[in-house]
Amino acid sequence: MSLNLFDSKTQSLREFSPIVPGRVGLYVCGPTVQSAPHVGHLRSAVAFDVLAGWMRFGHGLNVTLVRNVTDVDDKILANAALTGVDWRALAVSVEQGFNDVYASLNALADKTPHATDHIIDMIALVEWLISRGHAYQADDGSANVFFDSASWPEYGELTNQRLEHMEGEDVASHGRRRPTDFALWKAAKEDEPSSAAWTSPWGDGRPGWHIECSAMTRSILGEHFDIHGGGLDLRFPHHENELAQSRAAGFEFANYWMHNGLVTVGGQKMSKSLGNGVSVEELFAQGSALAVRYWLLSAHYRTSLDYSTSAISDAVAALARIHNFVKRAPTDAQASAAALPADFVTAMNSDLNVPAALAVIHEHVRAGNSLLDAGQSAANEASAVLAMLHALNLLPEASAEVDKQLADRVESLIQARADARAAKDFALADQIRQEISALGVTIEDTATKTTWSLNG
RNA sequence: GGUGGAGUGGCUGAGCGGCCCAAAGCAGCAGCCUGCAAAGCUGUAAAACCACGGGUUCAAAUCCCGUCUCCACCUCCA
Repeated sequence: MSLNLFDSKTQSLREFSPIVPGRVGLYVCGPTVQSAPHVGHLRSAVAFDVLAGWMRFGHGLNVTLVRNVTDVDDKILANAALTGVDWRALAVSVEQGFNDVYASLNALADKTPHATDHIIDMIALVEWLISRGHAYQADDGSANVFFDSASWPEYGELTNQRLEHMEGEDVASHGRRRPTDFALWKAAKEDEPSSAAWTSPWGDGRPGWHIECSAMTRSILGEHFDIHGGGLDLRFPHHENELAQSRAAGFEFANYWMHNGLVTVGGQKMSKSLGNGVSVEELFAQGSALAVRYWLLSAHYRTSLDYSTSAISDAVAALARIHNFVKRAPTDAQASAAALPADFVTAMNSDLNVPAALAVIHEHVRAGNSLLDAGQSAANEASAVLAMLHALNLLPEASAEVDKQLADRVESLIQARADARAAKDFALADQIRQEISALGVTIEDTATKTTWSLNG
């Protein structure tokens, strides 16, 4: 069954067909490593991880997921200067923070190219654009180089806009000819460290943001690749500009464009400039990384997702229900695509309708629980649920190592409580229950035995 | 001004012409289990008049027209 994806360039649902059969090149715009990640970054990462994962597991495609790292930019330099650290050190440490979070969410990319490793590619691309008549060095004699938006008649094709309706920059700024012309190369500034400037034919400086992605997609995926993704807020100007300069350079560029919806707080976009970002620490304090992933998947990737503490706790409860079933109905089966229910496959192939796919999981969980309650085998349901969780990268983690001493202590307390209960000394049993609780452990009584687990 | 998106039960959120008197989850309620709880499991109510007003159709939450409200992008942003 074919995979249909919403292409945001043509604004239509299109059947996905890779350029090279069996292989997919997927490029997603990653973070500018200027400060710690917020929830919006997570959503984008998870959305495209689901896409890549589904292409692999559901369709057997060999996917290369590329997520770039913008590791030199105005804000990185500014933030570094503010705290008195070397901008490169800041970039490295922030990036590490991103990687830790991506890893905990099961949303790592296959390749993570860094802008600073591709400066030569960018310079070459800018030279090429100048030679083709699509770019020019600034009229004010600086090292700035701009893309000539008027030289490319298709400019605006991605977002369906016309040049004359765009607001653009101030006309006269930095030697550009038109407000809509954008920087390909930015002249080094007096107050910036020399380490942030590279030699170029136009003078020392650094690349503009947009050219980075054009150069890196070309370097890693080639001039014609399958899918370009990113957050909805990057459509314009970033992706529009990438598309224009790449096409003007003669590349075919991306076959499909995909944009994930934004995360909002109280209906308003979460963003750095509004300062309403929810930090990862704040988020992870409310639920496990997997629960956060579940929450991020609870709305379709193209719609906006509103953050609230109750939304997270809903996700915690919903995921726990699924995981409880997995615990309750253990199966030796390996997650296999063959075990995926047809409804699940249909949902995923319909532009990654993950909310509907999650509903299928819950239906099977309920059916499986009913079978178990009736004393029957739920092996089929269990293997289906396992496969679906695998498809969404939501499988429960192997339980963490528990301190031996603590384990012994808890076990002996549970035994003592069992003895007390057997002797009908419920006052003592309740007291022991409180002791166990004080150790940060939750116990659960079932018909035959008492199980326990660490809180949180 | 330009370009897009959204408005579905208490909340979240699918559905986008008939399978919808609308999936799924959360919350609520009831039952099972329990010494009592918690946790777990099962079941389930409510007028969901599908933003509002028209229209097309044998058939509309779904298509068309109009209106209202909200959001995003056009400056850095996932």
